[in-house]
Amino acid sequence: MTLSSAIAEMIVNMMNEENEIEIQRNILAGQLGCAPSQINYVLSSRFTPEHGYFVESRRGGGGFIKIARLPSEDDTIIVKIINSIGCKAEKKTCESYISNLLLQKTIDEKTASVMRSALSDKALKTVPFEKRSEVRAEMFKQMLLALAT
Amino acid sequence: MTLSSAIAEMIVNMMNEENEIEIQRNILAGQLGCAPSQINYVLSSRFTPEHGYFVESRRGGGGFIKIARLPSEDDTIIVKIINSIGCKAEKKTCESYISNLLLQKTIDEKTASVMRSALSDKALKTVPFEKRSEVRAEMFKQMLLALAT
DNA sequence: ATATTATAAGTCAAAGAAAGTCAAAGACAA
DNA sequence: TTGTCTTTGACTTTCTTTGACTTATAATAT
Repeated sequence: MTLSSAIAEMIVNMMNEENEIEIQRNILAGQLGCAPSQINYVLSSRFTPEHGYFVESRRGGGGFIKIARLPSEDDTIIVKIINSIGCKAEKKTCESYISNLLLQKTIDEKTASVMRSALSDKALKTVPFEKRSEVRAEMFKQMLLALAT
Repeated sequence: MTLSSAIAEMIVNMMNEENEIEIQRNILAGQLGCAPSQINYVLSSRFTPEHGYFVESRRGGGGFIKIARLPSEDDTIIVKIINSIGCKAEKKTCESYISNLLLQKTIDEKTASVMRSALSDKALKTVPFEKRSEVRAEMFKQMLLALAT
């Protein structure tokens, strides 16, 4: 359990009922005894739009960081993801989308884990490293398409 | 008794009751006084899908290696299928396994269609034709593992 | 109004932590 | 001798953590 995942968990808990919270970076960092920039790291690695979150902030006196869960646009979300995937997709990107779909309950755990496995480096081990993200993109789109229909 | 088989035995013992454990590569290697990469060797030679194991890992701070044993030994139909897949698998072969699993209700329609999509020629269009059955074999095994876990 | 100061967040690069890869060397059986 | 299995270590990649420095905003003083 790393600091980062603890922070992420804490944030998710704070958003338990609300789907929008406001935090103060320095205060949170103080409570956790970590560097303030750690908060930025967590936000940029785990609360991206791909993960289904929207982050806003303001500096200076009375500054804050606002974290909002993006509303689930139910049916069309899969189509939107498909459209946003180009001809390449990194594993991390796919993973973000998948966790978002899980969050929105558009897919279930089992489907998520089948998709993750198909996209994993193990599955693609016979594909040259530089080619994998192309293969992932196509595979991911096809799997999503299957879910959309 | 080689180092490798001692390590393998140790891991199996650790999984005595649990059927999923998490280890730290460097720590285990330290306890055994061997090179960390030795652990990888053991895992890749004795804890393969064919042996009924599913291995996942993460690098970096807080990294780990997770080893999961598939339930009920090699009786499960899934392990049997994994074993019967070599290093290549034609689309037709995969398809017949999938429809079998569907028949037995080991998987549902949705899962089947996600798997079919991942294995389809569309998904693999960027992979040279001669290479596709290798990729399919690995992917199929990994997806099956995910289902069994 | 404007300038100054205090407050708070952002950026980025470097260091640290942990696992992965691969080729070369060793051991050993056929 | 040859081929397979094992062992190692150097190098790579990925993820995390920190701190020094920068930028933006609000509050206050002039």
